[in-house]
Amino acid sequence: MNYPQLKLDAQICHRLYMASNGIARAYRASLQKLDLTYPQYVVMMALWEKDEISIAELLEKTAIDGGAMTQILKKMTDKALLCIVKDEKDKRKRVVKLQSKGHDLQHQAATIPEQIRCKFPSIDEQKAHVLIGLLDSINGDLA
Amino acid sequence: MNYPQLKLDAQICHRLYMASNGIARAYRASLQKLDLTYPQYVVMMALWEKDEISIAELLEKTAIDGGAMTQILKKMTDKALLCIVKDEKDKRKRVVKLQSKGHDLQHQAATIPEQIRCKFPSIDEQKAHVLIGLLDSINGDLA
DNA sequence: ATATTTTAATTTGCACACAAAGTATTTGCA
DNA sequence: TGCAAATACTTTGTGTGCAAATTAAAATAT
Repeated sequence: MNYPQLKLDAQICHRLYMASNGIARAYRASLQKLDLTYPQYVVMMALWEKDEISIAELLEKTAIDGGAMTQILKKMTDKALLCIVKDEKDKRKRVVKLQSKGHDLQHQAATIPEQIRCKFPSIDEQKAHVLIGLLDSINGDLA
Repeated sequence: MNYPQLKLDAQICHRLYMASNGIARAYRASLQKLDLTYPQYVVMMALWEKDEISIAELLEKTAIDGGAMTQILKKMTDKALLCIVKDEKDKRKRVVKLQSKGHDLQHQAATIPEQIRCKFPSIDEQKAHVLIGLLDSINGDLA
């Protein structure tokens, strides 16, 4: 190995890749019970925080890709979790609105964060705090 | 918001999701010059470290999905970066072997880690060390 | 007021991640 | 020896991330 900087072991990105995929996998069992995928869960969390927002605002809060969002919202509409209505003031915009089924799902989802936390015993509250700070730095550099 | 634990802002997973996607995006421009995608780059790094390994060993080192690996190796074979030969001792196994074009690419790839590091000015060496430790903890919990 | 640019969202095509099912081949056990 | 279980890999179908092209409407400029 002439280039030690190319060792897989030296790559933060690869650890992040594994961690991100692994955590998404860790969520899968819990989310399957709610018939949600991980990005769909992210959309739900955004809407539980603030309902009736435009697709643009939803894209900004979730950091989900615009092209993917169209498909994701279509599936969630089919599942009657939400509906999409035209904005009469600006006909380019469309507003995403929770349906009753989407509202109700929040109660079932409330236990998910704790379920996931249990799968990561080595991350205590202090480490979580440090990790959040570091990830915010990375995401800040990306902005 | 009756469930503060469901706030997007409280989710480590969402930060990790954004960071992982963002870093992959940060690599894209550099990798495009080598005609590689990010997972293909990971495969190359694994092979530069140790050539002529079985697909199973490659899967273990890269943490890439098995189903995806078949497709990825097919594309890399088409690009003459590597070839796949049967293992005569165990006919279930197949061995992945770099071709000359794959070997040569290492020289061009050598500058990539530094190119990427420049895009993350807020992550100094000490923070990188801490982050690596935390990600290893997460990945350890997942194992 | 019309033309240009910008914004909001969708569409398309490609590459992956994943689960589940399928195909060989080998191992291990009765 | 023969047969079930394990191993190595491929295939298939769904969901997503992304870039680039497209459509439609609003904002801005001339």
